[in-house]
Amino acid sequence: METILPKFDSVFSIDCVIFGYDEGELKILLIERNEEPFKDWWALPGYLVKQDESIDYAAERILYELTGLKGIYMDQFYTFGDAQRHPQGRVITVAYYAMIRLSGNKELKPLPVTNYAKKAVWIPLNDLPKLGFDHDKIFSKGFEKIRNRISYQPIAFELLPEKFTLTQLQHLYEVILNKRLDKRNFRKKMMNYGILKELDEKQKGVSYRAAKLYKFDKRKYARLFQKELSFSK
Amino acid sequence: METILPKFDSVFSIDCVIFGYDEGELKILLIERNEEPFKDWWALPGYLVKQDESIDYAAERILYELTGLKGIYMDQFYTFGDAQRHPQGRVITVAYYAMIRLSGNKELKPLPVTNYAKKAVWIPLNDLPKLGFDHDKIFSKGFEKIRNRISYQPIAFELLPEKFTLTQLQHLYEVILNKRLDKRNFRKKMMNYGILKELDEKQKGVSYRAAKLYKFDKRKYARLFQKELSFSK
DNA sequence: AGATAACGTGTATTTTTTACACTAAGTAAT
DNA sequence: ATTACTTAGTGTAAAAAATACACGTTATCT
Repeated sequence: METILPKFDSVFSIDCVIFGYDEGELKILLIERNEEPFKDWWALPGYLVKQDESIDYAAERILYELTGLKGIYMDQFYTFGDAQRHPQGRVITVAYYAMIRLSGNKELKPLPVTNYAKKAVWIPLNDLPKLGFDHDKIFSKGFEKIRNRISYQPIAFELLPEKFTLTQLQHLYEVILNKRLDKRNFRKKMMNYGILKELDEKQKGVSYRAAKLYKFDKRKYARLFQKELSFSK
Repeated sequence: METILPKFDSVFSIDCVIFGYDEGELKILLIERNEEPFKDWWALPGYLVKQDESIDYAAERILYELTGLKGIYMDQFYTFGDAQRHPQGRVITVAYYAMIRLSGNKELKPLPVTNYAKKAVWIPLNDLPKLGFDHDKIFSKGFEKIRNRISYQPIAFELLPEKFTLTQLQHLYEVILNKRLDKRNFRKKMMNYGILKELDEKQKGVSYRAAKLYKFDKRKYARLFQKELSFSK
């Protein structure tokens, strides 16, 4: 070996944009920082990558350490590398996102495992506070990506309980796409994909006519996974 | 400031997947390396990011230094961060891509400005050699992204001469999408977008009936830029 | 004059998307 | 029991987009 890598004071970090869907409401997982810079600020869960771990692995570890959430499958979506984005030095951050279902899942009570974060909390998108670093920008880009993705991959199903009504499914799409969809057209389209199994069961505990419950058909779902699902209205 | 960033021996790099379209043929810009590791191997143009430059800026600089190409607008598409991807240490690389037009453009004769590369060459996709590092993987991902993108953004126009025939335009789509398209349907669709200006001029120097030339209408083009263009067959 | 090679064009069919409104079923209150 | 309320569930017609498909035309070359 002739040349050797130069030693720069550069570090990589990971930031995670984790969307949670909670009975009709879209939330995001934030931490309250316990370290400078931006101590006491809200921020995306994120931390530095270690020397010897892949970034995919680091993403999982970091999310776990800051929020206690384990085994969340995340996708990388963009890398932020402005020279000045971190006040203490050069930090390039690779951003990941995921969407998960919150309702009825007690394991998703977030709790930091390190003391880099004081706490981790699900915050409704409407109440989004100002975030430290360039995390506002990272969040926006992540949201844009997820909105895009829901149109061609049926990620929506991961966000609903195992049994759900068509109206619940539609609301989820509406929240993410941020527009109203036509009920009849939505149902027609969904039923056409053939990935829904109608159950012999109805919604419980509602104070109006109960709707039929559906599951999705995992086999057919997988087959469709690469195909586009699109909604224009 | 309480905490200070740890000093890791970590470096960032940029790798560029530059597609060139040359009269019906798709090529990629490679360098022959003049440095260890992978000295004398073919590789994507790529190098280390400096301490104080944004990654977007670094991408431009690095492409210039290794190939002499200037002012190429590139998009970031993925970051590769396996711990072992560089034999000499931890290097995370951010990959960028661009597509450019080669024909009749003498400025695009690539020539390295540094001596990290022995030479830079446009290589037809069909003759792609084995590349150093994980560049085969980076190339594949870049190609996948560009194929995807041509379906919803009219990047194609940047790859043709100012005046072009509809058949040339169609061939370009066919090369990138790697499938045949129907001539009449293709034309109908393209004309429908209303971004083509028919010229009062014909192709020259062909040994068969000359086709009409078109320009594209930049105003309308820009307006359409966000909208989807899709081709199924 | 004839061969050749790509140009240029239209229609019918199918599929997909969109717009749109009322009755049915169950719950809650009286 | 009646009534009021709320969401469930359903179909059709029209428009737009996608697809399949074939042949006469025009220029060049020999």
